Amino acid sequence: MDEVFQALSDSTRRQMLRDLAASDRTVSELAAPHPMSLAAASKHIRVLENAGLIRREVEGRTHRCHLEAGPLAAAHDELGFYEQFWTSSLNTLDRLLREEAAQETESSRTTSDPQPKDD
Amino acid sequence: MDEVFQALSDSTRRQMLRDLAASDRTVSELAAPHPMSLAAASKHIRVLENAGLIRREVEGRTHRCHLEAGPLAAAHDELGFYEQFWTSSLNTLDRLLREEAAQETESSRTTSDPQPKDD
DNA sequence: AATTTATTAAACCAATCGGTTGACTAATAA
DNA sequence: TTATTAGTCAACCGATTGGTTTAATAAATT
Repeated sequence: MDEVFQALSDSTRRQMLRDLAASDRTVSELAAPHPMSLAAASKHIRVLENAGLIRREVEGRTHRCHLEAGPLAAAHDELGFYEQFWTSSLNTLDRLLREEAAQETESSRTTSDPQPKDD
Repeated sequence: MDEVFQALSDSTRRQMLRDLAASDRTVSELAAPHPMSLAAASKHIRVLENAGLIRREVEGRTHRCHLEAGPLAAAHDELGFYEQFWTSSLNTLDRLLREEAAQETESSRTTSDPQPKDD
C-alpha cells in the first residue's frame, strides 16, 4: 500500500495512469508528453510497475504497458473508509458516535464523553 | 494532490488518520502507538497538516488534531475515475469504448450514470 | 520560584527520489 | 552490414524523507 500511494504521489505518474486508462501505451508513448529524458520516464514507469499499477508486455524491442486496476481499487477502498467524514458534515458526528458505541470492543483509550449539544 | 498522496504513502501517517477518524487526538496521543521519538511523530503530523488532512487547535500547551476529510474526498474521487477498470473485468473494454464515444460530444457533465446491472 | 509536561526547533544522518548524461543491448530498417 | 530505434543500466547530482538527539519554548503543576 505504501508503494501504491507513493507511486500516486507524482503527477507525472498519475498522468501516465490516465493515459493508460485510455489505451495501452509503449514506454515511448507514455514518456512523450513529459518534459524529461526517456530514462527518467522509464524510471517512473518502473515505479508504477513495482507498485503493481501497470503490467508490461515485451513485444520485440517495444514494451507495451497496460493498466492494472487492482491496487487502485484497494487504495480507493481504503479512502472509502473516510466517506462518512465528507458526506453530510452535520450528520458525521452523530453517525460516528453511534458507530463507536456499537463497536464497543476496545474503549480503553480516553474517549471523550459525548456531550449533548443543546443548540 | 501530490502532497495528499505523499502523506498517505506512509503507514504511520495512515494509522494516525485512522485514529483521528475515531476521535480527535493530541500530538502525544497520536504519537503513542508508534515506536519512534515524539519529535519524529510530530514531523509526521506536520506532513498531514501541510497536506490539509488534519487541522490543529492549540489548547494551552497541547495541540488537539482533527481529521479534515476534504483532501481524502478529492483523492477518493480521483481514484474513482478508474472504477470502470475493476468492476466487471470483461465488461470494461466494452463500457470504456461506449463511454468514450458518448463523451465525444462533451456537452454536459451530469452525474446521472444509470448502469444496467446484469450480473 | 522551581519543575514537570507538551510540543516544536535545529542539527545531523543514511536512504530514497527525481532528474541528468553516457554507455549498453537488442530488435528493426536501410 | 550498418544504422537507427526502443529501452534499460549505471553513475552521478541535489533535494527530500524518515529517523535520531539535544536544546528551546511555553503552559501547567508543585
